[in-house]
Amino acid sequence: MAQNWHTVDVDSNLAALERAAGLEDLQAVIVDLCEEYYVDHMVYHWVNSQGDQYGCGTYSPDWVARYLEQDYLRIDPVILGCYQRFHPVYWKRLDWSSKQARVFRREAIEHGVGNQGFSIPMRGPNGQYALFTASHSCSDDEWQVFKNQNRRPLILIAHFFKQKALEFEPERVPPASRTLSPREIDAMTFLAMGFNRAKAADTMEISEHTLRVYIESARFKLGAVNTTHAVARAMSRGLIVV
Amino acid sequence: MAQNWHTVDVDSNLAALERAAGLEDLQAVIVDLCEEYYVDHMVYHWVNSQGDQYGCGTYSPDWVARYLEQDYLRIDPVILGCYQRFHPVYWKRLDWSSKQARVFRREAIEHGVGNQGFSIPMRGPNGQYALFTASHSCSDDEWQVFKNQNRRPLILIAHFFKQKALEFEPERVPPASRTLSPREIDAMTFLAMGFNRAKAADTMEISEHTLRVYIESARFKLGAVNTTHAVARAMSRGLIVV
DNA sequence: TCCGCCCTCACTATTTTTGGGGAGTTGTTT
DNA sequence: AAACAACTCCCCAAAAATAGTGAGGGCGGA
Repeated sequence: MAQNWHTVDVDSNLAALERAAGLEDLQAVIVDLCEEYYVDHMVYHWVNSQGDQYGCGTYSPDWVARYLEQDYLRIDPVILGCYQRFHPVYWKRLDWSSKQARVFRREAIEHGVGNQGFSIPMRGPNGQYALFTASHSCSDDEWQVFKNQNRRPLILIAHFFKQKALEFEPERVPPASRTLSPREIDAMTFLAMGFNRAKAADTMEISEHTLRVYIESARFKLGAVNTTHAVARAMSRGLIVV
Repeated sequence: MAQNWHTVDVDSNLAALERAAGLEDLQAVIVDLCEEYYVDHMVYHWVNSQGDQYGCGTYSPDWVARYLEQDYLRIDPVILGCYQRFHPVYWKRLDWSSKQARVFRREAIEHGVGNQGFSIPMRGPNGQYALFTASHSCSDDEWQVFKNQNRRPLILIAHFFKQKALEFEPERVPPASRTLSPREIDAMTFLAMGFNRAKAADTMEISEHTLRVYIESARFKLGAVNTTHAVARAMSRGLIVV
């Protein structure tokens, strides 16, 4: 029997999101969204490159526990597939061919995750990575209809969700950044581009000695112990764009 | 006199975007959007980790030429400010205090860019970075009204624009974007933290020789010419977080 | 089964970077 | 006027990174 997908007022969804004042509220919003959009599950899943993760959604606690315990982050085709993508992804299109992936999929379905899914990848400045996912149990055709009907609102919801969720996520160290001088920025930039000092000095049309002064003063300002460290700090503070 | 902001049907905007079949179409769409939303300019600006950039929008050719020629990418407070942010940004909130920034701002305004702006940062899997900007010349209060009225649709448009624009952007050599192995990631991370090879090897409890193998293979995978370059690339691709 | 990737360890010689010094000019800010 | 920051140049010795090789075991996919 064909699924009767709802058409929903996105603005009211977004308003609900904006009202959220804590993680519990987000959880409530996501439960409501599931009902409104008539899907089995929605999940917001945030991962940083250290492998720390945080989630919020309607998957069963069993599945979440199993996922964490088994470190499925490393094999989940949704995570891996979205990691290199810009676009929202229908699970059908992902690579489920590996043995690991097939095992994972079977287990996920057993835990009620659903055989169909739609995940929107989002990214932050320092490699942070979040997914907003809707999943459901239905036929390909039905899911196709869902897709056509709800893709746009879901993308919008996903991005508002990300922004809201950020307010509640563990705060990053605020960059207590003293600025670098223009020449120091140039120097750091060229080094980050892989130039050695000779080439960077040549490019900047100064002597290598002078370049070294910039590198050292930048290193000092950034509290870095060597060039690589200085470049890394300059990058993570957004002082240079490479 | 108070600005009379339009209220626009986002779906028709998105439909126009989806119909776009080339860069010229995107340009046409962006011109239409300006008219519909009653703002002076809209711009889509894309930057990759090499510093290559690509833009599409309504700024005057003079300003674009000047921007490129002067390499304003490196000092534009909008670029720098958005680079570390998750959220859309009102230009007023950025740091315009440096002399460079003030000069830049004055020049931008002279070129008709406008004194108010709203930029939505977006990111791709490998450190790609795009901005969708609306700018205008008006009072703070008027811009505040614009913001409240059009923030949501603009965010949605921005993300659809990004996706559409990707189809037409000069396809960058996906630099063998293979991922690093866990040990390689560890190695890159410790180096980015300022450890020298001896200390990093010690921390990883392997010999320095082995560590060197990781560094070299990471460097190779990342297409980097030296350690600093490799760390910079690993960071800008979000492979490591420091 | 074989191939490729990951992990581990080793040697030698050369090039590059770093850590100490010091010195002079131009600006802006106080 | 004096202080400060930025920009430019120089020397030397020690430490670190790189380039070119090499080897063997394990694990998973084609």
